[in-house]
Amino acid sequence: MNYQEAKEKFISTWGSLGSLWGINKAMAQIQALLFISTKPLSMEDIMEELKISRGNTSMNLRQLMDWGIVTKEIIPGERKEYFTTEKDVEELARHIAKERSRRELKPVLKVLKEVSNIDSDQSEETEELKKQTKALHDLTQQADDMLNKIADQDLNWVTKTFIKIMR
Amino acid sequence: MNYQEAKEKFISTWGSLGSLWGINKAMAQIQALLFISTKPLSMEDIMEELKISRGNTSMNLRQLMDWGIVTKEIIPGERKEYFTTEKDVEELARHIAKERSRRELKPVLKVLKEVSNIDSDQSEETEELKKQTKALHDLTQQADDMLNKIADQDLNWVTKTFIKIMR
DNA sequence: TTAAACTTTCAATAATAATTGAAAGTTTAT
DNA sequence: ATAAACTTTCAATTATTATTGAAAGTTTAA
Repeated sequence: MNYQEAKEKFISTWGSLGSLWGINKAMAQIQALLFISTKPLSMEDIMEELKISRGNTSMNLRQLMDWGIVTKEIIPGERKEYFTTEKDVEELARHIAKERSRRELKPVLKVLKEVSNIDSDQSEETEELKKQTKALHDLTQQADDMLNKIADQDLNWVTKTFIKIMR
Repeated sequence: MNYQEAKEKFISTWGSLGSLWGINKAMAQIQALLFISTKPLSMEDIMEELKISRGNTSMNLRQLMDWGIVTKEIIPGERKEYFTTEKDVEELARHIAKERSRRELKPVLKVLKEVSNIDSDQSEETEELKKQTKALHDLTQQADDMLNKIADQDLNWVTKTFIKIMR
C-alpha cells in the first residue's frame, strides 16, 4: 500500500465509522483529511481532495468548528481561510465526549428522570415503567459520567494553553 | 404525565437516541417497549403498540436477537412466539458493548494498523499519516478496551448462569 | 396430508438525510 | 465606492436507509 492508497483507505474508513456512530460521512472525512495533513487546508483543497461541493464543505466545516475540533487558521497575506483540526487525539476525544454528552445524553437523562418520576398508581405496569426507566437513567448517568471524566481529563487545559501562548 | 404519556415519551425518546447513535429507530423502540413490559409480547402486540408493519417487526426482532438482547419466549399452549428483552441494564450494556466492539471497532482497528504500518519513504506526508493514524489506532484501542472492560465486567457469568439453571 | 396459524423474505415505496450549485452575502484591496 | 475574492445559505436534487405488504415459507394440530 502506497501513500495515496493508505490515505484514501484511512479517510474512507473513518468516514464509514462516523456514519455508523451517527456522524455524517463528509464531516468525518474532512476531519480525517485535516488530521493527516501537514499543513492547513483551504476550502478548495478540501473540495478537491474529497470531491465534494463547496456548500457541503462549508457546512460541515462549520459543524466541525461548532464541535470545537476544527479551527480557522489565518495565513498572513492570504485571502482564503485555512483550516486545521486538533492534532492531539486526547484533545479530540475530550471535545467529542463533551459535545455528545451535552447534546445527546443530557436531554435523554432529563426525559428518563421525568418518566421515572411519574406518580405511582396501583398498577404493575406503572411500577415496571418507573423501575426500568430509573435503572436506565442510572446507567445512562454512568455513561455520561464516563464521557465527562474523559472530557475533564485535562483540567490543566488553561495552564497548557497559557504555556503555549507564552513560549 | 400519566402512564400512557410516560410510556410513549420513553419509547419515542429512546428511539431518537438510537438514531443519533446509529441504531435504527424501530429497533430501539421495540427494545424499549419490551424493556418496560411486564410480560412477553407477541409480534402482533408489538406491531399494534408501535404501529409498525409485520415485516419491520420481524426484521428488527431478528436483529435484536442477533445482538443478544432479545430472546424468544415459548409460552406453553400458545402458537405465537413471544419476546422479552434483557431486563438487567448491566447485561444490556455488556451485550451492546461487546457487539459494537466486534462489529465496528475491530475492523477499524485493523485498517488503522495497516495504514499506520505502510513503508516509510522520505516524505513528510507519509510520516504524518503514519504518526497520526498510529495515534488514532491507540486511542481507538483504548476505547475498544473500555468497551471490552464493560463487556467482561461479568467474568462470573458462567457461574451465575449455572446457579440460575440449578435453582 | 391438509389447512390454519403463524413467521420470514424481499421488491417496491416512502421517509430521511446528505449533497449540490447558484444566488446572496461578506470582506478586502484599491 | 467598486469590484474581485472569497464564504454562506438554502431550495432543489440525489443518495441512503427504513418501512411496507403481500407472497413464500414454516410449523403445528387434527
